[in-house]
Amino acid sequence: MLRRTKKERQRLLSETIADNPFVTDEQLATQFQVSVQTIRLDRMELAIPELRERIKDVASKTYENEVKSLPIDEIIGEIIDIELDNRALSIFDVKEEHVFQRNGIARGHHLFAQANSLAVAVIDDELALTVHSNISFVKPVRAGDRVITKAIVIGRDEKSHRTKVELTSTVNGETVFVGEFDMYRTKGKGEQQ
Amino acid sequence: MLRRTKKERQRLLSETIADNPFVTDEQLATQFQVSVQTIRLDRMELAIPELRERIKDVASKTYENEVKSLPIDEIIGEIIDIELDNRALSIFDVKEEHVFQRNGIARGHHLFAQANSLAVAVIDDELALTVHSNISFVKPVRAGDRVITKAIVIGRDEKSHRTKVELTSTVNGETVFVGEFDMYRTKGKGEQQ
DNA sequence: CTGATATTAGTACCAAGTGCTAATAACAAC
DNA sequence: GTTGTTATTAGCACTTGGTACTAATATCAG
Repeated sequence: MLRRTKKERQRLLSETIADNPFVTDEQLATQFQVSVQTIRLDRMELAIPELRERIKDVASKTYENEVKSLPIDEIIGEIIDIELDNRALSIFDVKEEHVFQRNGIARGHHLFAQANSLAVAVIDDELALTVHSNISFVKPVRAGDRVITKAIVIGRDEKSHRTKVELTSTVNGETVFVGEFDMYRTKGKGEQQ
Repeated sequence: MLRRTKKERQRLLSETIADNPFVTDEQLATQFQVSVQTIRLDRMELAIPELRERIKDVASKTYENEVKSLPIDEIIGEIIDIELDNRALSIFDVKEEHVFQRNGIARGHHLFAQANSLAVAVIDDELALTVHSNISFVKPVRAGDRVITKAIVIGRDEKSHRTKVELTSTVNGETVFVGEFDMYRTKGKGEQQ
């Protein structure tokens, strides 16, 4: 018989390629001590695609699943109305890249990012930082939803430089997210340039 | 002048390829209405490798990541240790794009995103959603900082399908962020396949 | 108008294949 | 031994998406 039976070689071949899809037919031929042609016949029988197709498959799979991290922009969502130190409104359209593939529900941090950005924006100061926040994800948000977030400044303490902002996000009038944000600002009232 | 300046075209070319590394020179040539040769000169000047190399890069990056069975694809920051339903650790390197230009301090939502991703990952379930969270930004984080975030599962209620996770982020041993996350999961104990 | 820069064209070549035909090899059955 | 069958190897043309290189042409700026 042969070095190994054809069956045995093909079994190992499948394994080897599954283990490392980056191997060429030539490397496989050397490894199994057969000709490149034999490896190709084997791949055909086993319906294993060529190296480049295998690599492309690996790449596209991971590419589809790759998380598009939060955008770099100052604001997440588009601010459509603002009244400094009082109230603000922004819109954020949820797209496919913002949701879990598994269940199509938006990742919490995108909703948080919209709220947080708006909380920062509504503060009339050069420097505004989120110090503390208490948030609730009330209802799942899905791709295609248009999230409207409203920020209302509800309190301000000059001594501690803190401002409290209430955030509410809705989709079609239904509340999906609420949060209370404690913001720190550098300047007190009247100190502004 | 030209359709667009060379500079502008090259800027868009970089963007296009970064956005979709699977594009061929020919497709790019059509898109930018120039010859394939021009695209190749552009790629050379910009040191952008050819299609196959780009695809191989994408594929090998994810392939080298041994933790491929974990839901690593849904994470912001890199998970370096995980013990499902118990604890997890991730690293996130803060870059220029994560901070306010004004003051160089990291935007809160990036820290939240890392914590939130980790809270979702530590839950051993198909579906885990953040329901509520109470967070504090203890100390400003800056570009160049390496944020190490630790998630510890501190409680679980089977009836309400809730799991409480405590998150702590540190930079050089100093706490910069703490949070308590209430997570919702579909399956109770023992229901897992 | 002259140079410099940008663009296009064309050629040879490469890797890692596919698709095809044809020649051997190996082994079993008669 | 001869025949049949399956397995293996060889060789050639062709494909994709390039590289490397040379040469011609276009475009613009001073």
